[in-house]
Amino acid sequence: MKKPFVIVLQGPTAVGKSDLALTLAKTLGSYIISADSRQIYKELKIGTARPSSKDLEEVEHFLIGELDPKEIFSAGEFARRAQKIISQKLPQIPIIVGGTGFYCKALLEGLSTIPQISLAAHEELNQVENIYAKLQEIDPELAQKLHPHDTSRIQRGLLVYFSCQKPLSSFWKQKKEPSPYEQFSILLSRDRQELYERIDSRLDKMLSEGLLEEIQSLLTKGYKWSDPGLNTVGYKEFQPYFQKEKNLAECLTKAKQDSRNFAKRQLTWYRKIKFDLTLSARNDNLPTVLSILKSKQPLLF
RNA sequence: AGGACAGUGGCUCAAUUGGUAGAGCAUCGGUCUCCAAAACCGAGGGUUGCGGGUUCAAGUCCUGCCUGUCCUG
Repeated sequence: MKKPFVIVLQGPTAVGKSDLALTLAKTLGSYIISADSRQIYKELKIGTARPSSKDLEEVEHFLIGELDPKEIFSAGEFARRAQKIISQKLPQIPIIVGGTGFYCKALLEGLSTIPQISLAAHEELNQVENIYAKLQEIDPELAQKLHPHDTSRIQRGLLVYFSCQKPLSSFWKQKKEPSPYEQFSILLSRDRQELYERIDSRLDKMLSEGLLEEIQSLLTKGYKWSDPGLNTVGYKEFQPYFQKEKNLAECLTKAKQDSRNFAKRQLTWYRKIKFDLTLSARNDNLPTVLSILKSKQPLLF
């Protein structure tokens, strides 16, 4: 059986992915799956640069605004949901668009099947005094790969072990199934300085479009700064403003800074990934994409 | 105009009684199998405003100039 075909469009924040995805989807009659760890949340619209309601109407979008900002999401959960959508929409071709590289990887390459973390494991974790030492004891292979300060991954390793008594690294050795999709992957790039400028001006724009009101409404609804949804670049920087510890200008500067740093991390991630096509966002890329797609997938046309 | 204080990497600041400069942030690079817009690691960068003097040795003392801030008039 032939593997389903997917188009993947990745790139750093504010590079202009949505625009290209939208025109592409319209031309191909495709739909869009957002691979964005923040657009998945309800209520986060302005700060996550969610596509406009007009855009959402014109092209069918998935995995946007589906989760309560209190809920924890994950790469695995993203992959499961996306897989389900893709198979249901067959033979239609999805355009997977997003800046969360890890989510795309989870979908395209799969993750090892690791048992669910039990509640007891969390309790056991709380008893551990020196988590890195404990990890060295139960999963030396993983411990060797991790820096002693990398608490998130150390804890993850311990939680897996406490849940199933097997080291996390042992799961990586099980052979993963080959990718279930035939993919055409595109990286949208842009000159660094230009990207940084776009990020800065986009934050100014978000503010004038009512970002503060959006945050205020979240707070009024009872969401807390510690909720996953609010732990987002472009939101969390304004906490000191709402708590009257800093003025707006300072928070805005920090938000821009954090966004630029975020973009830089994304670029580092993309650097080691092989893409079928790398496009400069300054050009009109639709014709290029279409002609290459045509040669790869004549059936599309 | 007079007086006071300050002038150290892109920014904010450190440097015991003079012993030839450190940090945070930024910048750049990197890690990455389920909280990833997260979490974490590394690197480069300063002839200490300019000139002169004292000293074995000056960011640190003396002196002239320049620049900035504040006070007085």
